[in-house]
Amino acid sequence: MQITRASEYAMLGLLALARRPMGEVVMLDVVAREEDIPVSFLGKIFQSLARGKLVKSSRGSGGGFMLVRSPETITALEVIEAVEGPVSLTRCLDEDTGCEHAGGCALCGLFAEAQDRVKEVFSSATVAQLSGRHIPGGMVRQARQRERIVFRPQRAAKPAALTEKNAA
Amino acid sequence: MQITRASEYAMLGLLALARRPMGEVVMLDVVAREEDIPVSFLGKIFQSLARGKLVKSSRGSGGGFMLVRSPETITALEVIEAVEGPVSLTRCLDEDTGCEHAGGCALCGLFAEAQDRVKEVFSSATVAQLSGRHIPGGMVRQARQRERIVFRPQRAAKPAALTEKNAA
DNA sequence: TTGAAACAGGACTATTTTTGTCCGGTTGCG
DNA sequence: CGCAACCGGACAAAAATAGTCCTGTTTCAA
Ligand code: SF4
Ligand code: SF4
Repeated sequence: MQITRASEYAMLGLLALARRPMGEVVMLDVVAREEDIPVSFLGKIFQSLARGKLVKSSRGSGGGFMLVRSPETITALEVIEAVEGPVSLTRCLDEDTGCEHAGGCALCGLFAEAQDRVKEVFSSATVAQLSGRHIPGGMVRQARQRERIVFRPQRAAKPAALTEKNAA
Repeated sequence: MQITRASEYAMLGLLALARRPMGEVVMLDVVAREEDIPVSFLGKIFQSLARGKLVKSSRGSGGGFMLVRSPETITALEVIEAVEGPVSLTRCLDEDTGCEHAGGCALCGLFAEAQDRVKEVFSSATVAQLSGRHIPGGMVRQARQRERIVFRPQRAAKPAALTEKNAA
């Protein structure tokens, strides 16, 4: 599992689409400026999203990108996998590249468990949910001192100990 | 959060120490051969572990490394953090490098949640636990066809859907 | 029909991170 | 003393990330 900027930009880009009327076509350029992302990089990323059927592109003047599915049905995990391909937290289970220890290694099981957990988190968050909580990049620069937006997948019941260092 | 090979090697190295009588001193060389890790790289890694007080080094002939604490008390998270420094799944909250969106970005909360989950997993696994399930590298090559060792932090009650692709 | 507007896609480059290697120094033992 | 081991920093190779750029191709509309 990588979670590189490409994934991040992809999510931000989709949020930009999601906060307009469904079906509206937006140019790359506009999204890029709105979320402060290098436009040519975003171009690449949206190509992946288009291949992943999350977004539809149209060319020519008046062209751009629009959401294909409603934002409620698009999970963060789908977005990430569309951009990064099949994810893996470690090299343990990558089909072919698989380590020769594989069957006998305890770590491999531990890593798989961790990966499953993050997949859980990402697959339980939708673009629509996130869109509701998001303030687009351009505006944020004037609104720094609000507290951090927290995300709780389903009705928050958690150790909290781990999160508190963030609040500090 | 990185989970690079350095972390992996660190864990494997500690497992090598953990499966001997407590307090035994083992040379780098031996550990490296046993788990099939480049010896000079492992040297670097064990330096970090020593700085993190997980392991004690002694020099001179007859020197080597020994566990300082009992393997039951060492969590995977501690090992990873000793090797990689303070971990972060994304660039969102890295003290100084923090993004200017920060306070207004929904993704940041989502990422933090995911990171907390993997910390949970890694902090609930001890070296001792893993040691019990592990077959050192050298032996594995002859024992490939046993099924994968699974790790369940506490008494397994999980979706399982995500894990099944691994079994396939 | 022509031209400009927009994305498609591949090749390319720059930067950063990971994954090591090397070697002189230091410490401890006999 | 002299060897055996780790220490620690500088260095180097390789891989991954983060982009850029340029040549299409499609579409719209004058
Ligand atoms: S954790 Fe174990 S199985 Fe996974 S790549 Fe490392 S040695 Fe192989
Ligand atoms: S996810 Fe949001 S807060 Fe985090 S680095 Fe990206 S833009 Fe900044």
